[in-house]
Amino acid sequence: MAVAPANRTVPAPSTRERILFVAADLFARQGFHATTTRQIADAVGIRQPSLFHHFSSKMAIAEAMLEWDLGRALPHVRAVAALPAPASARLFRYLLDDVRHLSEAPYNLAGLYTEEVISRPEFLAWDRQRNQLHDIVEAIVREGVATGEFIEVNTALVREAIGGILVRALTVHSGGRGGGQALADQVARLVVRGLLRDPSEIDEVQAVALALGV
Amino acid sequence: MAVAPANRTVPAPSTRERILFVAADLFARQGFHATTTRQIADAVGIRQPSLFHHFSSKMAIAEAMLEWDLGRALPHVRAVAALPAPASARLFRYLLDDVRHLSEAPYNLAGLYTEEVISRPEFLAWDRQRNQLHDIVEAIVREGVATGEFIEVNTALVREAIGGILVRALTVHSGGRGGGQALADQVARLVVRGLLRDPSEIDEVQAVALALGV
DNA sequence: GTCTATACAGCGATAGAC
DNA sequence: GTCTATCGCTGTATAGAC
Repeated sequence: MAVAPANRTVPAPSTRERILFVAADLFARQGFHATTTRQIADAVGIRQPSLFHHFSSKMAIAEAMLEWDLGRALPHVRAVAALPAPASARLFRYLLDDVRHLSEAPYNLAGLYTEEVISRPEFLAWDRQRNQLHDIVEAIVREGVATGEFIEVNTALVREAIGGILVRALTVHSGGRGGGQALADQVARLVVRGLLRDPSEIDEVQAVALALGV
Repeated sequence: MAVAPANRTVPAPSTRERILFVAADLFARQGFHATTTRQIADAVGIRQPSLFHHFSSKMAIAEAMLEWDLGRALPHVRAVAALPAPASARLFRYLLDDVRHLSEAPYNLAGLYTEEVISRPEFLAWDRQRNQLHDIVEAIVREGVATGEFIEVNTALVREAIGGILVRALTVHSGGRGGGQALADQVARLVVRGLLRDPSEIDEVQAVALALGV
């Protein structure tokens, strides 16, 4: 925004960004391990060794994506969780922002948040960050159960269910080709309404969530 | 039951069954592609080439699991979907039976129902079967929306959400070490209650679902 | 049915010219 | 910054003895 170029076309993405874009797509469709550096290079239009001028290893490509996502999502969810608002509104707002952030991202990150990737020792640091995020979400759910906003549920199950829904929704609806806001609304309403003791309050919860200043 | 052995200990599992058991566990924890035939053989206690006496390839191991699951689940969901009962009860019953079937299975199948595996060309036949199953589930949801039992929802999103919840729930809660029935109850109640226009009917829906003769 | 030995393809990554 | 050439390793799978 500050020093944007005068012409209205976006600048051509750098090779580094094109690598991230096509690699994310391949990771999401084939998985990290089944995707080869040759496939990535072919999709970019360069030779396989040229990749290593931009990234020191295949894992470094994945790490750049994880950093882009978690570096933003984790501080954000911490801020949302700490707001003085009902648990239902905070959960709604988290879901709304996270789905929108992911679905409008330049990269499709669905391929990295799977056991086969995140559970590997090399990714331990990222797994910990993701777990922290899920801990915070589960804590919001637990608070909602304690206050009576939510029904009595197995919060560990809800935590996993939310993770599963996000990954599946993103796998199908990837890569920021519009509709991210609508998807985010639908996911947040479906999940929070399912937890509410009185589901008729969902519209009010949504209004409160949208009014939260984060 | 019919011709059970007299002694009360179960017969020692064959090497073939032990391969399926440990391979499923590794697939679920590491993913299919990240799991090597050497790891499977080590866990079984045999040498890597000995695997190929029991299965002609690594993929054949995965196929045996998929056949075990889909060969049973697909006919079952067809039968449930065709019952003369409300959509809510049929969806409840499907979820109940599927989660219980999966969570009490000798193998943890969560590692195979991911894009990275099921979307590969070699698994096309299985992907089609899984899609048929999801088509049937989505049709039940659509019927529930049409009759007014369920709220207006994006049925494609619900279809993916259900798939995501099942995979995550199974990844964590694997391998039939008890609690399968409780998990199945919780998943079915959570999902169906979230869809019901009047969630206070959930207990009645559950009762009807349990009474269905399949 | 399991073993040792090994074939052979494909992988990530490096070296060094341009 | 991209290329050609190639290395070293790991992966699945086969051959054939026991």
